[in-house]
Amino acid sequence: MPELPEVETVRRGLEPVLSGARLSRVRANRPDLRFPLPDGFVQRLTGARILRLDRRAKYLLAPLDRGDTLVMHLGMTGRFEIAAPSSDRATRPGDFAREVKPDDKHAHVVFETEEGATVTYYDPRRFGFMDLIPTDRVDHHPWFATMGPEPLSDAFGARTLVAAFNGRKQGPKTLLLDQKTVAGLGNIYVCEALHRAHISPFKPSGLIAGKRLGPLTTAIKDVLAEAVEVGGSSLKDFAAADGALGYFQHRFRVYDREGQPCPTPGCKGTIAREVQAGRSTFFCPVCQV
DNA sequence: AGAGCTACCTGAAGGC
DNA sequence: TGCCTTCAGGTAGCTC
Repeated sequence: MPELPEVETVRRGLEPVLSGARLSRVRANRPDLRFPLPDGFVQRLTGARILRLDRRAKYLLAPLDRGDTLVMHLGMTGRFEIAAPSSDRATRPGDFAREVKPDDKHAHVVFETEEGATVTYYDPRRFGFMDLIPTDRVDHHPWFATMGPEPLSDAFGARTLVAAFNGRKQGPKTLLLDQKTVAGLGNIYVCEALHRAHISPFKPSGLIAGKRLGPLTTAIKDVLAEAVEVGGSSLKDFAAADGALGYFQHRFRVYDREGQPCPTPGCKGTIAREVQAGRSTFFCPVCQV
């Protein structure tokens, strides 16, 4: 499910209840998610204080006062729900409320804090994963060591793409999905960014003129920032930790819009869908060249 | 090294 | 109603 904007939305929802909180009780209702939970998962977490809640790409990072960092990835269908003693949820406008079906079957990990909040991790498809990594080793862990820059940071710029695309035959769709190029993009936002930049997902990346990579960089930053601002995209499983739905799906220009007119002003094209590298690519064959 | 494919696992949705 | 097929936002690991 979640790409960078959705994970950032989850982070912002969880931060008030987890940052600075001490874990009084942790339950793992099964020994594995996508991967086995690490040895002593429950014991190493119980009693620990969460110093902060950070995000790197699509990962949530919770450094603990005991030297480990709890690393969490939501996979495709991972979701957190907060049951807090305070009235945070009740203060949400009614039209944001999400009908949550009872889903004990997929409640895999439950965190309870000394402050009285319960945070439950649900993941029907179980593509998500959690691990405990010594905090001073996180940057060297295989998940992070080769990861590209954060797309919304100054570390990501046109020169990032110039270097990544140089001489490559694969289309930009494929290279932008590769977390080593830039970290945090997924299928939806790559499709959207390429459409905004009017670049074909299939054009050999090495043949894309360098002067077009500045606008592509801008398109990536813009689409992500706009999505973060409205709480991500709610498709099927995604809702913020407080149950609020994201709204960016209403702003999709190409994703899941096969057969609809291209929204580019003056373009008479029709949005098409093709499978590329095993994933659905949505694009306008007319204005994306 | 780079490119392309599959696997992981489950649920939802559509066709018949 | 029910069975079957197809598809899904991510990542890792295999082969050529």
